[in-house]
Amino acid sequence: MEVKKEVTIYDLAKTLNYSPSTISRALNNHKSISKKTIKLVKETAEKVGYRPNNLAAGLRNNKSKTIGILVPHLNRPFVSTLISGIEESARKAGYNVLISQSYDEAEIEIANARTLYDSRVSGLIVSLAMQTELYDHFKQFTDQGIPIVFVDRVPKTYNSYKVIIDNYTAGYKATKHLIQGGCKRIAHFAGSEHRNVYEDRKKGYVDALKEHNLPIDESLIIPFKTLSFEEGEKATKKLLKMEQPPDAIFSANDTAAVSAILCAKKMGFSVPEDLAIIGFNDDPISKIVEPALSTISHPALKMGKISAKRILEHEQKEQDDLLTEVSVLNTEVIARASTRPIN
Amino acid sequence: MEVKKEVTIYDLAKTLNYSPSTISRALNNHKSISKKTIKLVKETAEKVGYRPNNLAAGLRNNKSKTIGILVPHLNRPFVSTLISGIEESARKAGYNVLISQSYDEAEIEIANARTLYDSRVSGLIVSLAMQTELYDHFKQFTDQGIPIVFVDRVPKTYNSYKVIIDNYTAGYKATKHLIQGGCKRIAHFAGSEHRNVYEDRKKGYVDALKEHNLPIDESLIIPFKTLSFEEGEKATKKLLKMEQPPDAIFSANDTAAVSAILCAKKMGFSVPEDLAIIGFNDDPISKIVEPALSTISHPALKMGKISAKRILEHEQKEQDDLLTEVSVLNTEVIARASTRPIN
DNA sequence: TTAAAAAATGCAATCGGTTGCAAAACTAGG
DNA sequence: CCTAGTTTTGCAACCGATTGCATTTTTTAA
Repeated sequence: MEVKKEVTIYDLAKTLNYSPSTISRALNNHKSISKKTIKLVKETAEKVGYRPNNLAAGLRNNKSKTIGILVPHLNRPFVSTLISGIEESARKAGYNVLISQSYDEAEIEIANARTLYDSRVSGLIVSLAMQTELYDHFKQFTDQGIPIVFVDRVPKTYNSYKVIIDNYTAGYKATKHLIQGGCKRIAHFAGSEHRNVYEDRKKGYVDALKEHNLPIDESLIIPFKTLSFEEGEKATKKLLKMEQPPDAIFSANDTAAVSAILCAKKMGFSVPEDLAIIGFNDDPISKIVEPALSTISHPALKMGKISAKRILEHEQKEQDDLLTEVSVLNTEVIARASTRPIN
Repeated sequence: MEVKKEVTIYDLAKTLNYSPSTISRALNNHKSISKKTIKLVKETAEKVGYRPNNLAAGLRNNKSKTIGILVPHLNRPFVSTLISGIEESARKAGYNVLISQSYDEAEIEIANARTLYDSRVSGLIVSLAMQTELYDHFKQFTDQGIPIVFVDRVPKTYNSYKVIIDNYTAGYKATKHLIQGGCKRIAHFAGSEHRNVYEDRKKGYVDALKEHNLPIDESLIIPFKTLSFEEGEKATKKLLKMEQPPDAIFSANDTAAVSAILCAKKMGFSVPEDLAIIGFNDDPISKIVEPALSTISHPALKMGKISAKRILEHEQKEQDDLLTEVSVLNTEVIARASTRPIN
């Protein structure tokens, strides 16, 4: 298969009788090139099918106009929407997007961070794996002045950009919503305490109970590993078989919450009368399940766009200010049929 | 912010008193380098924190160990799972994955194809935008011997790899499943005829009806633009208000099918007794809706893995055989509660 | 008309690996 | 100890774009 020779700026230079430097500058709208020349060069480039070689430019500049993404799983509603937001903003700015998933394993996260680094990404957007506790694998980026944006699942200590929601308040609001519906024995499906998101949601839950003088019953706080459907079913079964079952559940995600709805119904409990349930994320399934799941909004698209913006802006900035910069987005309770109306 | 100087093979060469060529070869396990040297070089590289520069290597080789992906929307269950499969296979082979979404617009698809080309991807995996009819923007890849894998939504004519399901048979099976449940007046939610997937599903539907001596009623075949929830509701309403409403719907996707279930229930029809419904894709919502949606399996993860494999294998091959090579995966009816049991 | 200022363009080095070919180092056999 | 053969390593060009600095061309003003 004969491969067509690619057109380079050298070819353009030859045909137009200019030097490669002029061609390069013309293509980049350099101010020292006359508009006439720029026009000529661009038209010719178009005509002969010239395509820039990002690898060459990237090598020279030591950065690739590429944003690297590192997330636990690509095929989850929140994550894929987040990425969609990143992609949209990045592309508008002429940036490409490299993705990788850690499958919630710290080891894979580390390996992927290396690979992304090897591609000399201009910036990195990370949502941490469930159990990641060491952050050494991000140091190589920081050392090179490559900006990192942690999004949603962020480290407590690492010095960088962060884009999050106020999980504490969200957990508080969710719990309060249940209390206002008259619930008194509220269980919680809790995620890994390693991750801020779950830790904070739980804190909000606890504080809401306290504030309304409800007892904290440790047996109602169920630690989850992955907040999966199966785990949710198991937990619900266990809870509803208690002597004194809860009258509500605040689940740290929608998947487990939906499984709770289905499981409760199967066991003859009615939702929300016997058991009110509120989830977290506003996944598509939350609108479909019956009764529709009350939940907490999670502005995935917006978080993606902001994350990308942080990276893109960073390029302009003086490098001296790589301090922690946290963006906290608002969330709210989306009241549907799985919780009782507020008194 | 002082940026640490990066370690290159030249630095390694100096410290080890070897030439850069030897270092390069050692790092790539070239056979003409002694095992002793390889070991030494690799250990030293590790110790001093050497990281390869993919841009440099890519420039020299004119390919970047990167797979480009071009899909309509990232945040759809089928697509994000497809990408997850691609990512997994690619990463195992040391490849990176660049993503872009066309938002189902031919124009954006064209622009993104250019950008991906500029990054000198080693291969391209594409699921076409809804209305794409010209394929010129893929020619630049073919001209350079860069393999393209069309997946799911593929062009009819373009010469390249394709990974699809047998949409015709799937449509046929879905319809037959309804017929076997005793349905006689079966409507169809049809997607854009520009895309093979929808065209073929419809053909399967038509042929199944014919084969069972059921009339083809054009008023029961509803053309959809995007197969969205809203479109589904509207279509369902219209159908159920007919003098002689259908007793079943075969929807070309799950989203519209689920909306049909909800809408029918709201209108007082019972599913599947009055109206049986079958969807397509096996999205997460199909298991959650009540009654659970019967549907057609769609092996997204597998399709992703196969697509990636095609690209990776292509590298080995002699370049002469860039012929069409189609992989057709099996799908099956997943019978749930929204269709009647087979007689 | 001419010198000075401004605008436009070119030279050549550089980014960090890769690779064909030549050369050096080593091994084995006589 | 010498030579042919084998193994290991080095030289130097190359991939394509970018950019500081020098140089040429054009414009402006005296």
